[in-house]
Amino acid sequence: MKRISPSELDRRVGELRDACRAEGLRLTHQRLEIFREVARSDEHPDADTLFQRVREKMPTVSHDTVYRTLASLEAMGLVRRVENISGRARYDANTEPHHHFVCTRCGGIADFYLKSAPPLPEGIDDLGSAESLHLQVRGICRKCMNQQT
Amino acid sequence: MKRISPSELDRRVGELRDACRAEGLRLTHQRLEIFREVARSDEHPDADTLFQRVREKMPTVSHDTVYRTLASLEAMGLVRRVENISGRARYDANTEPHHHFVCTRCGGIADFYLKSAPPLPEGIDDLGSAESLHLQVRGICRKCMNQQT
DNA sequence: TATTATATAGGAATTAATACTATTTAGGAG
DNA sequence: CTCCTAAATAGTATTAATTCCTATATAATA
Repeated sequence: MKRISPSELDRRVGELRDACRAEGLRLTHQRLEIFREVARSDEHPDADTLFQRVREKMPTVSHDTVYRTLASLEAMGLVRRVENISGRARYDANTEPHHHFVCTRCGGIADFYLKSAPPLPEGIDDLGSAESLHLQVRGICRKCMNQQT
Repeated sequence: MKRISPSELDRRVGELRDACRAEGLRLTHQRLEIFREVARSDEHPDADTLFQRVREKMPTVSHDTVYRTLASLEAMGLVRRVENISGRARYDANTEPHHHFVCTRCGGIADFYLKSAPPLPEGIDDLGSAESLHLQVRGICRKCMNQQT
């Protein structure tokens, strides 16, 4: 898990500010805190984790707000929902094109980057118009490998 | 959506038979019917769709049985759970290595194949030991493109 | 055919996520 | 700075997907 640098975090918060203005959405404390909490690390937290953490600073924040806010952040393209194998959706504030290594033991998600997009078969256009490409590598992460019983 | 050929379906059912024997699991009517229903097409149905369809033949089958059976089929490697963006898990009885085109409008899932696995960055080993690779292309499928308002 | 451990049916419980509504508040106008 | 108003929130209720529980049924072996 990597803490995002303060300057990068500021940049991301600036994007939130701009996007809200562009969309005519209010920059509420809740929106700001929830976004900061997703954007402050690369750990891809789930909604409940975010709820718990934001609650420490804003004890009255509700589940509804967390979910609603994440949905609006996703609509603005500031956050990506990472579909995971089981259970809860997780969120990613890294807007660079990247992919995920998912640990099947602990559920941890790590980012990685490809030099170039993988070549798709010609027939792909027959299926429809492709918009995005999501690559997930599953396995056992370093940490779990070292903790093996 | 493609109907699987009778011979291929028979082959798949044979695999179920063998796998159950190998694992010491009983080949119940429920298991057989649920598996046949997943394996009979490439439409990647969700658990409730399977429940409805199996119910037509076996009016007393329960949700629990469908979910439990799908989990055991998955554990035996006869079925793969396809993680989807939102909502329900979907199931895939195609055991060939392949990938998915997911329509973001209708939720349809189509299989496609790569000639060779996409090259992963060298750094991937630092993250952990990779076991499987899942590529998902998202976009609008042919059918939805043609139905556009 | 009898035996027995596994699997099932049916319903209850859990969990993630969404909906509802009275109240609050961000942000612009004056 | 204060007022105003539409948008957002808190708190709660509800829905939807999945899992859990237990008495009964049954596949597979003897």
